[in-house]
Amino acid sequence: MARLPVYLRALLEAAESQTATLSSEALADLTGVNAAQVRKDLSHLGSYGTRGVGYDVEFLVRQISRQLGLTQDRRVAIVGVGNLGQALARYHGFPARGFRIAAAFDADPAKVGIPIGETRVRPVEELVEVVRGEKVAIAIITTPPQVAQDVADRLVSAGVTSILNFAPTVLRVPGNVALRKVDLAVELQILSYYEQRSALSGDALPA
Amino acid sequence: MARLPVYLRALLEAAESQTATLSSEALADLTGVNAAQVRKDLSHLGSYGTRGVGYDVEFLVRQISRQLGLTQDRRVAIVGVGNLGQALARYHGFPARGFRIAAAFDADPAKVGIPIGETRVRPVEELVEVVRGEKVAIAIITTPPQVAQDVADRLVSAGVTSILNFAPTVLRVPGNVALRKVDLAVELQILSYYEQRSALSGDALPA
DNA sequence: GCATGTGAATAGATTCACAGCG
DNA sequence: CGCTGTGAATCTATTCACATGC
Repeated sequence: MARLPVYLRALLEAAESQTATLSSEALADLTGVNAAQVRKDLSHLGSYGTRGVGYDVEFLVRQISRQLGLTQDRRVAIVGVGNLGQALARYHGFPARGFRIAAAFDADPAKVGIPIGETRVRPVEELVEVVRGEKVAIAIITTPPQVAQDVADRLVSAGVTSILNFAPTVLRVPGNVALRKVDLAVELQILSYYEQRSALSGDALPA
Repeated sequence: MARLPVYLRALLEAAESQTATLSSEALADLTGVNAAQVRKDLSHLGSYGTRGVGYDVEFLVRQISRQLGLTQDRRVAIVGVGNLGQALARYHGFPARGFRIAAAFDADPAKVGIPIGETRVRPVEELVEVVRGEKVAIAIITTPPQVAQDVADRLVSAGVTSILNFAPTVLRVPGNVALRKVDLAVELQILSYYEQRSALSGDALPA
């Protein structure tokens, strides 16, 4: 399921280069996934391929977009406008894929007022009110870890049902709230682990 | 294995609050993992727990740090000093965990010279030479997707053996190079999928 | 004939449950 | 008695292999 966005990206690129149809094997090549996997994943959406031919690119783009809920623009809030928060707020990939930064918050008065897209940074005290008013459903947390749980609680109470957490801490949310996390230091630590291993044993990656 | 850094973080926090020993259940609580999982993971490092008592925090910190290769500072290069690249270059979590930004590169002459920690942004033409000279083993790619594969190839030829890719494209690297990717738009799309689902069916998360 | 769709086979990860040690 | 360490059981994900349909 986490692969659907990757297929979508490959399909959009194929569409740009006038490719009308793609086989599971071609898609597998483009996305670095096993061909059988591609077929199984796509068959989950329904039987949208044609035997002997492959998948219709445009049609499949529409099906995956629908499945991912990308047919409507999504309103996103960012809490914590430090280095990372600002970078994400300005990340072109978000609006390009239908994610609109509808609100941004920071606890630091010096940050309040900084322009972010069509809006400005608000004091974090207004979080619940604004998030509720703007009908934000998805929030990104880029605060220091100490306050991340408190922010998450407030977001949930304001009606947010999906959270992307960049703060290096484990968040607790109710079962009806979707939570994903990205821990940048953890990613490097995992790479460091491979470095360590290849430094010891004979420089080969396990698998 | 991807959980070791999470345990480490929890253990370091515990150490700060003078906790000398932790049971697998306590660690499980702190990290949101099943207690049996914790025990199995830790037993993989060797038998470092004491039955009836738990795990010695300081000792376990040392063991995990060693396993992750965090006992030595790691030299990291960043390629692509846009919004995200700059934010990562300034991310305090990296030096705090022993990752030193040893070099940064950008293709845009206007970016060359920007100070990054103890160094400055260099033109991307110098990449191979500098990376080799600085003995960088880990690189972060934050370039536009069109040039990411070319950058990866050059990094590999310069001796890099671990890559963290933020560019929204699938990279090919030789089998002896460790590759991890973070796709920010994909993360939001996955959340969008859950939004979509809970909007349709009765607001409950599957699992 | 060629590529999908899918049951069966495999591999991998997670959880259970308890024997064994401190 | 409490908590680890671990075989067995379970669940999930991936891959194989081929019958089916265009």
